[in-house]
Amino acid sequence: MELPRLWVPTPAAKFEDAMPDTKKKRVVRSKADQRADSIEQILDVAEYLFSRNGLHGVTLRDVAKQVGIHTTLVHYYFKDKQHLFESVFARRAGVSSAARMTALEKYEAETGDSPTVEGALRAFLDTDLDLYVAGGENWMNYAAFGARVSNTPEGAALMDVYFDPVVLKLVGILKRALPTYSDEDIFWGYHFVTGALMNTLARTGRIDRLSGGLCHSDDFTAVRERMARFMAAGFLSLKPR
Amino acid sequence: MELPRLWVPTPAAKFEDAMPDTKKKRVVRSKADQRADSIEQILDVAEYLFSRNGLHGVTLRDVAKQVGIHTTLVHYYFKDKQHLFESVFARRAGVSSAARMTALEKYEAETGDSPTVEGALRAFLDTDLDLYVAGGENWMNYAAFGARVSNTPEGAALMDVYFDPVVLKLVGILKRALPTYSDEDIFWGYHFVTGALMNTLARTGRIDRLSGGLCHSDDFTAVRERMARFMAAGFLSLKPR
DNA sequence: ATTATCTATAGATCTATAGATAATGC
DNA sequence: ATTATCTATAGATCTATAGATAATGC
Repeated sequence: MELPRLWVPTPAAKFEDAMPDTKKKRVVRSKADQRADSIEQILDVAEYLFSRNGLHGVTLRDVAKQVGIHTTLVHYYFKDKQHLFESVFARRAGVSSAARMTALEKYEAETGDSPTVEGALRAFLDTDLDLYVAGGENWMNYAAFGARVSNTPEGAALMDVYFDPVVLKLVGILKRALPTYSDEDIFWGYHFVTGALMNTLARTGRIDRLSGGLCHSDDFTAVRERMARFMAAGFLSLKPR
Repeated sequence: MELPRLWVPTPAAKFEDAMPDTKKKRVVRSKADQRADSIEQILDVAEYLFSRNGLHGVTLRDVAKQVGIHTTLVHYYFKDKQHLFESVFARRAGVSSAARMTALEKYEAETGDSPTVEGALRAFLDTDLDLYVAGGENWMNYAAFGARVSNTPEGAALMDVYFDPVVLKLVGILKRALPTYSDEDIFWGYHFVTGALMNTLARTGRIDRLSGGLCHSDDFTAVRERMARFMAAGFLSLKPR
């Protein structure tokens, strides 16, 4: 079976939650560069802090202090806290959504009427996991941020906006792979898949402690090796009796 | 196959996120009763509010106001916010953990050397899901609270304390059911299972909207019908090659 | 002239404690 | 006498805005 692969995974890096490095630049160039620098550093730091403490657990002063700018500058660029939060979400959610949509469309074009559950799940899951592996610390911070957000009522509403199209694309392919299934079975199966994915992205370190150090929250490669296969078998087990 | 069933599920109730009713009592009886009443109402309201807004998104004033008491009374009974938060977690986490431990031990006693993956997962998952179905609104609020907590770094540490023993018991049985498997495969499989469970307990309403109303976040019975089977098949698919 | 950044500050909360009050307990 | 509850309040933040300053842009 030909499996789609958008991203070639780089050698497994070692990721820990890490505060973005803000000491580097601050070298003044053009205004446009200054603007872009400030915005990016604010987003990076906010992403990290929100991922660990949630919307209400972060103050704009925390963000500004870590970036090394004054609080009011955060307002200048992002209006208020809620807008900053949504900007953090939007920045990478769009990339993740688009990458997976492309992978699913490619898979669809290649397999036509006879997709497999595992193939569709690989296009959906592996493509996303590869993004984090290739993206380094900042993307790993976004992963934890997004996972945390997804388990909240307001967060789930944000997910709707950014991820409904790609999820419904996946669901469409799964329906073709499982033509005898009810829509409910497909949706509940997806519900299990996304839960497992979010638990992976959250990287709480729990599996590390639970397994006595055998498994590592950061080891998305280990997850990638097992997840699509595991979930595909789960879907097949729901076969209507 | 005989599957363990600790709790007889009551007819599927319709659950929505609901603020605990605090208008009822406040009828004074003994001091001990007054104390118990206040503590319980504070915990119920805090559970609901924390589940929707997180630790930092709730003020003690919010809690006190909803209960209809003065803020200082929350301090009187719970010292500070952190202690209140942990008390909310502890109250039902202990019940959930004990119920599942009992179910797993019973299953172990019945099946001895030849447990099945699905049987073990039913003792672990269905027992928990039944608690929420039988427990009504307050338990449903705890479900969302716990799921939200589980995706945070501090929350995951709380999970360690309350749930490590029962999870390790499950893992032990799974190892006997899958003697050729590596420990890593078992732990990663559990990682997927708990992610799917947490996504269920979170009840964000996302699956409702995504499915166009076909599925309901509150419908733990629908999840119960599919989850153990789905996850068992997933485990079996990881068979060492 | 424009815009990135900072100073100063209003106004609103929030947490937590000390001490007073009003009930029940014996 | 004990304890459940409230009043008053200190002290610390936090958000957000108005207006000043200091750079780049043309």
